[in-house]
Amino acid sequence: MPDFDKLDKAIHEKGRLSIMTLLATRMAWSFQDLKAELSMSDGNLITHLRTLHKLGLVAVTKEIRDRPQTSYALTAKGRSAFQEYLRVLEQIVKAGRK
Amino acid sequence: MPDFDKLDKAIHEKGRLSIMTLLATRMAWSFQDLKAELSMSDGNLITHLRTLHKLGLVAVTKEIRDRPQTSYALTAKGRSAFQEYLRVLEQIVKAGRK
DNA sequence: TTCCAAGCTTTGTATTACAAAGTTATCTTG
DNA sequence: CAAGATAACTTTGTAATACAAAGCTTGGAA
Repeated sequence: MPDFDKLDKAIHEKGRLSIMTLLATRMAWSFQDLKAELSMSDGNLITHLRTLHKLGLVAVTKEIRDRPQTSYALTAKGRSAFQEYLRVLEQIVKAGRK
Repeated sequence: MPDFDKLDKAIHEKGRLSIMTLLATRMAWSFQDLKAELSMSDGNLITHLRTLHKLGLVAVTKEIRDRPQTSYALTAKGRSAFQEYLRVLEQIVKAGRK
């Protein structure tokens, strides 16, 4: 049976799960790109990002190029936590396809 | 990108996700077996089961053999909803493993 | 200086997971 | 038959939290 206890609650929530997935596919995403891709409100998006940041899963880079721009990327910890999470998803898929 | 909108909220919650996964592996589960396997409180477990039942994803069978015993199983609708859900999980795993 | 957009905070609402304790009904044991 | 005991619920209460909407702040462009 899948190891449901290892389903990291911080990652499992739909909003943050989509953020984490996006961040896993590219080096870095700007706030605006995330917002456009996920069509979330500013407040909701930044709250999720802050949650992930506080847990050490996401790194924040503020730079000023043209307009000010904040970028988000997975940390090493975030990357491995997400891989761990994906391992549970795989177990679930395997079990559920039987 | 994965189709996050199709992540059925009723199924995605951790408690119900584990229930659905168990139900997918066997024809039927008794209340007691679910409870033992998932170590949930009576109240919590039955609430989740009722939620799934109200949505038409889970069928309930009450029978009296020895002790009274209630059994739970996926409906056809539940089975296909779950497979649909798993399809999204697969997309996520695929995207996240890149 | 005035405007605008990016990023962030605040406020409010509504949902909901979960535990714990109480209830009912059926079956077993003295 | 009375007295547990156990299954399956229901009720109650609490704490967490997702999300939207609107306001604030700062830096660059016109």
